[in-house]
Amino acid sequence: MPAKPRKPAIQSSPPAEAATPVNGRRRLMQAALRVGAQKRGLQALGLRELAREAGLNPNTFYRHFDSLDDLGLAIIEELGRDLRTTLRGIRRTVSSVAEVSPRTIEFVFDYARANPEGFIVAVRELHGTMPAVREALQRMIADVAEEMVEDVLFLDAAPGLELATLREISIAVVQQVFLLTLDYLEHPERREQMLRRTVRFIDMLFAGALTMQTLKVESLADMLALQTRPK
Amino acid sequence: MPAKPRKPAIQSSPPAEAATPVNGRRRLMQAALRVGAQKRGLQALGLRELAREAGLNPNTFYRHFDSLDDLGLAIIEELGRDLRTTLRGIRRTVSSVAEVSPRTIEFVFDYARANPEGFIVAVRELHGTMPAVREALQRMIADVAEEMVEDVLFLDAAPGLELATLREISIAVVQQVFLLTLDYLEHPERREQMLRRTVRFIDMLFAGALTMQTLKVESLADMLALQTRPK
DNA sequence: TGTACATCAGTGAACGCGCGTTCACTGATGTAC
DNA sequence: TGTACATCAGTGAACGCGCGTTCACTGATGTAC
Repeated sequence: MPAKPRKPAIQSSPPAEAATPVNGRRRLMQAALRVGAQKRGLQALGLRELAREAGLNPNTFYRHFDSLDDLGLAIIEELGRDLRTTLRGIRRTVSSVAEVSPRTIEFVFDYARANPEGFIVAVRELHGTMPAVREALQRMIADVAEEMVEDVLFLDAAPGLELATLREISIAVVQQVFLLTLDYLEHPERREQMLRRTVRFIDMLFAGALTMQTLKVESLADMLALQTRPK
Repeated sequence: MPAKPRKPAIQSSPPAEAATPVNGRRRLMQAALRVGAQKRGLQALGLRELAREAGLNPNTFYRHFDSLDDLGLAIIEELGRDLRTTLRGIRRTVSSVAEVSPRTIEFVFDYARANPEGFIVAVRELHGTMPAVREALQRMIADVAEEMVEDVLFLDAAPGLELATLREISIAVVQQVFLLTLDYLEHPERREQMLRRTVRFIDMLFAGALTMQTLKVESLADMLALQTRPK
């Protein structure tokens, strides 16, 4: 007898059992977020594990994604889109100079608290092994930083600071805050302290940039030299 | 006939074929570093893949490690030990205030260039999924930061700066530099620029901390208020 | 110096399992005429 | 308003493969007396 021609028997599927057809794509992405945040990280996910978690047949995956990399990228892109949309909605509610950096930080922290799984996964993937995902995240950070630049300019919160310097600082700040998010989520008892320290950290950066620019020095050593013998 | 009692036939092993018995443990760790840096990251390694890469029988793994987590931790601990040993050897070669932050940075960058695989893996794992590994890395960062604190104090590079503030800044700096290492390794053409920017970034932090302390202000807003109407 | 024994890093074969992927199929929804 | 057809998200069964792990074994090295 030759190889049997894999003709499956008649299938009597249950009559519309799962009342919610919601959209398998969504469910797969949510499952990936759940598993990715609590265990493995995006890159080490299993397709069958995901389907199990989402309550779907393993191969339904292929209806929506080409590969696990594809899914990973989709998740990060959605996260970036959501974050920027929310950010745009909140912006320009800052009204005073004193508020600008606390607000930027609080915004990111609050958003992280509202979407912890997304953030945990995103922070991990920033230094992860999927190049496309890393690029998407770096773009996201750059975008948020650019909005921070605009806010600072709008409020004249760092008067006279060179645009290039402002840009550099903003990227460093947004990235730092983004990474701190992980600790923030993991240690609720330290949240208040973290917020205070981070605000101070950012203020120091701006204060230093402004001071160095005002004194026309290029380094800390120059600045100190200037102070001990003020010419 | 009952289940056959798995008695393997006589094995005639080749006569001392692999001239180098070097130490399987080492070879496994090196293989893990290689694979972990170039592909998957520590946590997603396969035991068989590792053995293949190391040129060993799969189950030799169990002679040296209990689990893949165990191996991961061993790698990170070794890396930390090496880094600190090297650091201790180089320290106090800084002789002037102007050099202190460039030296700290250059040291880490150079070490990364000498041991790229270790660094790539370590940076990834700082936000990875293995708690014990993350803790080991955080300890390593804290230790390097503490040495930076001592250098700064020894050279009086930030005169009068409160110890607590100095500590905070040092940890932030070491962590930032540690993470930048990845970009540094990945983009050789940007190395010079990265070095300059990072030095400037650190100088700004110190300059800001000192300025705010001198002016006795707690925030950037207070500092700016002081300047526009200097009392 | 010899000899007996223990320890240790390594091996090859085999196990059962879960994985990614493909196939042929179903039933619901949209679309053309 | 009907009817025919195409598209699409989903299913169950099956494939072959690589994985982690265990077993019984080997040969070299160290150790006691």
